[in-house]
Amino acid sequence: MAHTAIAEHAFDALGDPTRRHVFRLLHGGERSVGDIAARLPVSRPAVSQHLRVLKEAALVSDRPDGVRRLYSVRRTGLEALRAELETMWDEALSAFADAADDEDRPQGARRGTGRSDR
Amino acid sequence: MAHTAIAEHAFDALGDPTRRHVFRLLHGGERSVGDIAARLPVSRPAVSQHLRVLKEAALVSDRPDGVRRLYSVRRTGLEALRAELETMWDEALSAFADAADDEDRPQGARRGTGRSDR
DNA sequence: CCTATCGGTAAGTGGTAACTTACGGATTCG
DNA sequence: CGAATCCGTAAGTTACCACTTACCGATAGG
Repeated sequence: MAHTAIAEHAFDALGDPTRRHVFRLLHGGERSVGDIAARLPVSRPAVSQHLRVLKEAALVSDRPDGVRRLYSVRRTGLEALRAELETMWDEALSAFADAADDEDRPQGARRGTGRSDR
Repeated sequence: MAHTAIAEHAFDALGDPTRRHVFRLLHGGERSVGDIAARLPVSRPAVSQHLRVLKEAALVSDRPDGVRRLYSVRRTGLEALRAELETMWDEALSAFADAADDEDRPQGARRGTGRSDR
């Protein structure tokens, strides 16, 4: 129900390159804000702001550790994203079937052979 | 090699809500630009611009059909996205293992029970 | 306590990207 | 060969967002 809403937020959140960078840094385990900022070409407050967005998208969670604050990857957002992508994939597949495929098939189209994938 | 680059573009492209809307409309099969625009609260040129971005991200392809132009979902971008997400997932899993999990576990943390997922 | 470290928030700025209208090229049909 | 339909591009405006610096609260340690 609220799944798609989470996925929407996740897509929005990962729409920014810097935010993806921050997110990937957390894949190795939990890190402090300063630690993350030290590995990025942006200031620490910027990282804080990015982390907030990621947190609202249920992509990360945080816990206090003394004077610091440790962030780590959260399952929820990733799962929502994967589910949404799965749906896209399935729907697209049936569409492909209807359209007699095409993709990676040099020949096959009757009407308009002017493919342009760029 | 260039896979991750495609995924980057795909994430950027799907970072916009309107673009996601356009993309999802194509899941049912190929559609013309005007057809898509008619189902969205934006102008037709706007849709054209969005389609261009999606095309550059290898998420859609197009072919001429008389005076119209039919767009459809393309496999490449979706696959790159799924692969990237899979990697994220795997990396995150091992991180979870190291951190003795947490998520969805009300108890378990010794140091700092002040969880804040929001 | 006083000080230092760490991080979130406020306030302000610049760049950009999402949108609009206007125009022009291409294709189809009478 | 007009006339109509469909679409892409150009040009311009506006809103937003990513980033900065400055400030403040919270925690830990001497």
